[in-house]
Amino acid sequence: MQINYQELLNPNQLKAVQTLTGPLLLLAGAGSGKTRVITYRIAYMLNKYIAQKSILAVTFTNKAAREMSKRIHEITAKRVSQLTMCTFHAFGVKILREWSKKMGYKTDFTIYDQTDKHALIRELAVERGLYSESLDLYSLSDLFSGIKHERASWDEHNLMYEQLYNDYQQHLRAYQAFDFDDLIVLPIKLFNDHPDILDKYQTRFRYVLIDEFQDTSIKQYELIKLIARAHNNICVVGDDDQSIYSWRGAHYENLFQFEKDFPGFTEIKLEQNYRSSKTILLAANSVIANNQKRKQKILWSGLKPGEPISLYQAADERAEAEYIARTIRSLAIRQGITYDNIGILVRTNHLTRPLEEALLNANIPYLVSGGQSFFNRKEIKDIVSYLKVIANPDDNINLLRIINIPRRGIGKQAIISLLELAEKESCSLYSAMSITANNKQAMLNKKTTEAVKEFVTFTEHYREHMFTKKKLSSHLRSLTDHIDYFAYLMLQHKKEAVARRKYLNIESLINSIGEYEDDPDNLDPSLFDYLNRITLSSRDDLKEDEISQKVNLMTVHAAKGLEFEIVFIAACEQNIFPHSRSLSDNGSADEEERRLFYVALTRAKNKLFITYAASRRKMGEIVEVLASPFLEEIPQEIIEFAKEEEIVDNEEAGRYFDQLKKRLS
DNA sequence: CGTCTCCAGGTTTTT
DNA sequence: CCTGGAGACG
Repeated sequence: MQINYQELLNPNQLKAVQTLTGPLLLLAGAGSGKTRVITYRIAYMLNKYIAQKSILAVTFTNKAAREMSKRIHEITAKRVSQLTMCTFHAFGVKILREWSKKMGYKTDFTIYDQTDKHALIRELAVERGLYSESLDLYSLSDLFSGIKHERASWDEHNLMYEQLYNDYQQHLRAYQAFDFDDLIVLPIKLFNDHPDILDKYQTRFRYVLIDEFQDTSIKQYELIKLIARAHNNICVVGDDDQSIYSWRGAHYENLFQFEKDFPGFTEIKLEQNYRSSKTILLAANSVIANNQKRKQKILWSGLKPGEPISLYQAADERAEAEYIARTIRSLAIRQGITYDNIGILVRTNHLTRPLEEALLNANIPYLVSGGQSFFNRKEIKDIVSYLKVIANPDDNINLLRIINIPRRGIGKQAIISLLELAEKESCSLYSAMSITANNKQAMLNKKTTEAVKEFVTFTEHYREHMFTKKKLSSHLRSLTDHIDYFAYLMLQHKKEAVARRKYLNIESLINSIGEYEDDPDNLDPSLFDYLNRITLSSRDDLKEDEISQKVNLMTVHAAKGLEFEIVFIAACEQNIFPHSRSLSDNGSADEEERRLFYVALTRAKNKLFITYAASRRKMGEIVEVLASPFLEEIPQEIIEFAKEEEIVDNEEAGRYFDQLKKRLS
């Protein structure tokens, strides 16, 4: 397909697209057409007959990767299945799946997410007698990450946890499990220990690109640098003003490090914003100007001034949500805005709740995206744990999770005895169960032994079937029936409706595995691959390409890289934006929160609504709240206090829908 | 020894 | 609100 690049891109964008060799630093402000440049750059490569196989593009989220592949496909009309476009973690998994044996692991490893990690640390802490009320699993987990990433070290404050860390590492290994940090750090170790393997990757990936470079960690950058240093064809794309993941090890100073690592690099700045109205951009620029540590750049918009920013204070979170729902309804009816052009952004996940309720009541279809909430739901975690145990019986943590869920008569004492046996035989818990099941000798009482036996038989049955790679979804369905998970849910929840809702979640999990194995693009679907994939993915990766007119509801973090005609930023309040928990950490947190607010503002194309409440329910209690201090950083003259819009009555709504029907018929 | 019930306390953001 | 843990009960 012929592409007229000159026509589609401005001079700087064009230069970025056509600079294929050598190191390239692309500073792309919000809305400056970054995604456009990346996709056209890769399209341009393909037109130049650069093999897909030799291109590696690392993105920050699965969603971004998917969207970019899709767009490249649209532009070039080529299949892009040979292109490596994925997140750092997914790339790490690809490497480890191929080479983990070299490091003494099986190919079929398990990935531990945050919950698994916490469970393991807790387990070990209990064993060491370190477990108490005051033990903060979150900070401990952070510490362990920091140690692995070499951004923390042992000192007098944390030395007492060094043994625990060693335990943690040792147990991960025994369970054939990797945590998220391992997925980055172990490939680096692999490359350092085996230059011949590194060489393969260097030879293969002759063109590498890192998107959202400001949010990469030192180690992530190191991993890609190892591959790129053979040819120096490395392009990094970023914007220091949008660095919002430092709590996860993101190190925007990588931008400065890049300049040192690759002297003679080309730098291109994209400063023209094509997304937002002048007003919105003015607000964003005014806010971000309060940050001290940033690269100078001037983002400008050639678009029209647009409407002022609308500010609304509601009595409480319910009133706020209802105001938003009402406003959306009237925007749709009076201005013909379709729902998918509207985004509602919040600082934290739980703030979506009242909004969901209001949208539901107003009959406005919506889509909550981002957040790990789906895979973190207890019922999903339980079923996924079954799958993980079937895939890898060495995985004690997931086995412990489901060993007696639903209740099957293997209680606390039985588990202790089994763990003791495992210790004695130095084998996994599952092996200990096998031994117990097969031995006549009575270690546990008859009833319990019987239960263990049944569990082992059950697991073996599914192990056999789910390894054939066929009909994973129907096996999963029969598994949930077999354990009668629904009955368990009914038992756990007084209200049948709750149990039903939870069971529906399981249904969508089963559907997702079905879609996964039926997708022809998944060349080699397997249980492991599926499990690795979902551990690394968030909820919205489940429902792919849901092309529908729905309002988008999400956290600001999840909104990064997206844009909407109309954006609502809800709950713009003190202690929420900036978040009280982030401020206690360290001094520069305030700047990161401001960047986050900046990201929120710059998602909007035409109109921005900012809302906050006077009081809000917090853990059951009603608390008075104040507006976010960031609001004062927006110039007064572009703010208008929202007057309550005339409510769209049923008559008007009826007229609107009648017209719509006429147009359609 | 296992299960059920009740109660306190807790979640910033995500791979 | 929802989860997990402690304590009572069978």
